[in-house]
Amino acid sequence: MPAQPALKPLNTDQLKTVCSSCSLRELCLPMGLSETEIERLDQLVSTRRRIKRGENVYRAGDPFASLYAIRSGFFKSNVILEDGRDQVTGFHMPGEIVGMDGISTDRHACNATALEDSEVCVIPFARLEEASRQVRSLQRQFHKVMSREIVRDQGVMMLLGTMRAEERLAAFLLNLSQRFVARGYSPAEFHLRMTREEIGSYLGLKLETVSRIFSKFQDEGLIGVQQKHIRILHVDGLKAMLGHHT
Amino acid sequence: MPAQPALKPLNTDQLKTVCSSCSLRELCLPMGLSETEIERLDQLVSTRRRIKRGENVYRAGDPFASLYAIRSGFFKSNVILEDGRDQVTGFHMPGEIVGMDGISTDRHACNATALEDSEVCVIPFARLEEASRQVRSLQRQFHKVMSREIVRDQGVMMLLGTMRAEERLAAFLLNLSQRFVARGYSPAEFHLRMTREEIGSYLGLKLETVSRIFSKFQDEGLIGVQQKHIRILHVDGLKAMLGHHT
DNA sequence: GACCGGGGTTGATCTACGTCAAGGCGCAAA
DNA sequence: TTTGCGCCTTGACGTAGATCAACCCCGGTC
Repeated sequence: MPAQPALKPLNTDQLKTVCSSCSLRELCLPMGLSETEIERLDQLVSTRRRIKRGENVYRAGDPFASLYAIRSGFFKSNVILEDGRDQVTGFHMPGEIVGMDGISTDRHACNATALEDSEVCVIPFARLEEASRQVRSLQRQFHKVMSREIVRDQGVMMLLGTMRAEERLAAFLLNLSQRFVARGYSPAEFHLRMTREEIGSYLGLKLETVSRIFSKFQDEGLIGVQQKHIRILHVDGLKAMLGHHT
Repeated sequence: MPAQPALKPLNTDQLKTVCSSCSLRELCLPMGLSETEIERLDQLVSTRRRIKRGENVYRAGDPFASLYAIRSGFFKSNVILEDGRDQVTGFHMPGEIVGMDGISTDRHACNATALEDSEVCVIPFARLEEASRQVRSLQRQFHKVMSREIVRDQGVMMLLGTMRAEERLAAFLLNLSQRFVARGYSPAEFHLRMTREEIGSYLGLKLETVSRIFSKFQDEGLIGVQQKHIRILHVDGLKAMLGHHT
């Protein structure tokens, strides 16, 4: 085997996963489950997939079979509109579950695209349903995860329906900050994985507007921006923007 | 009992309900279940509540205990913002299930307000979970109902994020029309239960804009409007508006 | 039958954000 | 090092929809 590389390429690897030893278990599906209950989860969440930047976990129209727990990396949910525009409907980070849009019609309704090289745990849905018929607390937890998605979406609807551009951006940054904190990262300093255009698409704004408002926030000393690197300098200032509809 | 009225007032009545004989069962939770499975549902969906116009099934902050299937009438989901404005996040008609926002935190995240005198079937959530641990197809159906809510919300997000005022209104009317059809009503002629302001709040527009666009559609022969009575005269014309982002 | 008030319409004007356009920065390939 | 290409920034200008304001319509009440 002289000409063989030491490791074969990993793009399609099926790696062994266990929830019970996962550092994200307090955020993810295992949240609130006992040790033995988590072991039941281990039985069904048996593989993970690596997704390269730009690739999709699933695409709109794909048959639905599994949910995916993000183990590492960063994703956007998006739909390609008839006119070719890419409409972003969400951003997702480790510990979050994607794919629930597929349950209702047995086909996915959107794409889940990696914004950086990432890894997801595959949760075969039929087996999750089976397990949650047996383990009450798992059933409960899964229902909470779905409900949280509903509440989150309604929050975005309100953002889009009522807020002005600056408020949207402020809310967006604060939301990201919170989610980073929950994952043990700095609340004040982080790296945006998405472009201005993707942020704009998600927030119902144009990329120029996003850029301008970042600059404005910077001029006002609220944040520091250089390219995709963000520092939040004055959280309360950002919070104060919300709800001030002029 | 001479001075007694023949019937006591019904506002707080607990009436017996059965899914198995309900005309909405093909739209509602029983969808796709067998006769015997629906009988299992009958055991838990035992009461219904009358809700007068303007009253709430639940309010934001209320402890969560049940879901509610709309049996008759019309509802909006809404949140009262700090500044007192009433932000509408959805409209609901018979056969739809409301209250799923409460699962994630055990408290409701919004109000469900009746837009006309209505009736809902109370579905105690603990018992629904119990039954769906026993009846596989009920579990599946319930998951589909939740997923449909997620997909629906994402559709609204896209509407708010990408469409212009006329497109939003056109999409709104077509959506109502479809939902009326599914319930056996005319797709072309219906009564709006909500005010222009509520429509605007839902669509991220001001009531004047809604009013103006209704008038415009009328001038163009797309619809007939008189107050809350709507006739759709030219469905294809409305459909053609979607996706034309000039 | 007169009154009243909530909802709806319509016009005139204002403005937040979109659009168009010209550069600039940073990274990767040549 | 140069070239090219995303991605971002910034300015000048245009416009969809908000705002402000007057008025109307209709259903309920006294």
